Amino acid sequence: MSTEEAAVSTVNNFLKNIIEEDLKNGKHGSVITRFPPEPNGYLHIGHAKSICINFGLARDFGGRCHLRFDDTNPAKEEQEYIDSIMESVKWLGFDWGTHLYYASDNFEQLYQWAVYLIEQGKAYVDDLTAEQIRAYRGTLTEAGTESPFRNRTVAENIDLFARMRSGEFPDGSHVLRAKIDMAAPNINLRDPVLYRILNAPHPHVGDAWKIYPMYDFAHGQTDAIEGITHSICTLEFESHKPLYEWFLDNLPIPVRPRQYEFARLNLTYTVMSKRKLQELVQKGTVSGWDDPRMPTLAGIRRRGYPAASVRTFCELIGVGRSDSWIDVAILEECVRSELNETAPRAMAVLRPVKLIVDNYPVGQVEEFSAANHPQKPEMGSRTLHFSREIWIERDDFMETPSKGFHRLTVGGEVKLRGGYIITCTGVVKDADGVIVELHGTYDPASRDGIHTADGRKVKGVIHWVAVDSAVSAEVRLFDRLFSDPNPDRGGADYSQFLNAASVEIVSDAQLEASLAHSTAETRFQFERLGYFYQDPTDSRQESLVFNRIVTLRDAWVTKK
RNA sequence: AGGGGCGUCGCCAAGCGGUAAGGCACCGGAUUUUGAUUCCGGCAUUCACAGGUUCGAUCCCUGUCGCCCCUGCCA
Repeated sequence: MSTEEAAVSTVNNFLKNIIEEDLKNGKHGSVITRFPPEPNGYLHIGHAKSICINFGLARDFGGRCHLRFDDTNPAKEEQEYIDSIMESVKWLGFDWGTHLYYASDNFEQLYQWAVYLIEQGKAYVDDLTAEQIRAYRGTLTEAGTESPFRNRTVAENIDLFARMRSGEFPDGSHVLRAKIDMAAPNINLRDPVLYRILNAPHPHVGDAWKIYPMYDFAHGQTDAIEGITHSICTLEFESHKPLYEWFLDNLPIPVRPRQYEFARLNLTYTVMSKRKLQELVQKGTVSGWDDPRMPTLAGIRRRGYPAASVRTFCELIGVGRSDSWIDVAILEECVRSELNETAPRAMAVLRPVKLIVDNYPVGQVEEFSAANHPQKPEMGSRTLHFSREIWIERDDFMETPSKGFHRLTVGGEVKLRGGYIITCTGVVKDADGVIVELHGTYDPASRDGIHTADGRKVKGVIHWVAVDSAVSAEVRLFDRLFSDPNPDRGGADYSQFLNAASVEIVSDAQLEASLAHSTAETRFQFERLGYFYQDPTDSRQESLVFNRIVTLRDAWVTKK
């Protein structure tokens, strides 16, 4: 399981207060929560919030958290999703130990409870079509009407339900419904469907069943079976709570899990619904569920976000009940602060232009030692090569500098990070006026600081890579998938807000030699550019591919 | 009057009758061989609005306004 330690949280929220109270007054001896995904898609950052809440609460109060697949609808569920979900939860740093469960493991018990309800006269088999059931349900402001099949005898219901189970009827021909109240103001209580016929193989229980319980009939009871004390879900399930409790009240179940709801995570510049994410995948807008631009945990992981930064984010945003939109910038800030501490520094030139140091001896190579982290000597150092020709960033030179620009200009000087101070002496352009190379001279006495021989202080420091030992690589510069902060807003077609520049492939970046044999899992800070991570699926020793995780903050860009 | 929920700084969010925490963002300034990091300082006389109770209300009551969820044989 994961080796990462999720730290105990110290921030307060209403769920903690409830649990603290329940523990203090003896309502519960310990806390048991659960994370109950349906395996019908990949987990996303919104699920991370739920995972952190559920596993976090269990951790903070010395209880436990179950991983439970809410697999009651085989029409949408697949083993691929089950696998990916377990992967993602583990990656996030949480451990369910031996407590892996499937709602489908309880199908026999659930069936018996359904029979019990029938025997009590509290459930009946309905022959109405789906459309008829909808029409009979009424509207938000008008009561529904009772099904003509509502008053079948217990014996008839038992018989019909057994035959539904045995596969005697086609899909959609019958359902089992609870007999509650067709006039209930809460529509969920208007004789909700308990079971439907589905002749579909199930990823976990195979073809054992022809009928499957609905979420409402499975969730609370499964919570009870597992001994869940606090069943935490998102706000949209709040109107289901009376039903959740109705089943617990009307079935011979001794324990009482309690449902609590919190506001789901909304993040700016992305979409979060499984349907939309699936659409992005199916339409080929992104390369897959794990496309590094996706808000899925698989995508975030592939992009290079450290799991710890996602946990920090979930901790930081808190838990409440009001609809909220969190700015992705906060997530990005969590990533930066984690990586600033942990990422070794290196140099890479994304858009190289050659700088020839005319007064440096042809063929000479020097080796400089450079710290892997400016504030952490314990992270060691690596060797940099310097020679007559070096690559520098095209953006770090301006022929006619804008106000405040303090990098290279003709006649100006700049410090090469970890190297010499360089003075630019000339520009060579091709017929189209495009700069093909720069010329300059170096000051041999300037290795140790940013002060020139005559005591002046050089303002600009730029990154560079020696041409001879440089390693060429592909670098993928990812940006936000959408250009609008709320691509979902107003039911508009979110695809119109896709950011056309959400990925830029730089095919010939030049990296410092030390990166050639770097560990694939290491996240680097390419100085002055951002944090980068070898793409886990496409990068090869002989053809490196780096993903940009996130840029560095840039006060210069912000100011401009 | 269908039912349920929510409204505290630009974005989140503590607070639970005793006189507005914190984070992010933003604005200053210092340090810095990353225009990074770090560090200091600033940033709600006010808690959707209007009444009421109280010595005292963001917290209690009433009303108004705004937003979200619910009419799947999805979860």
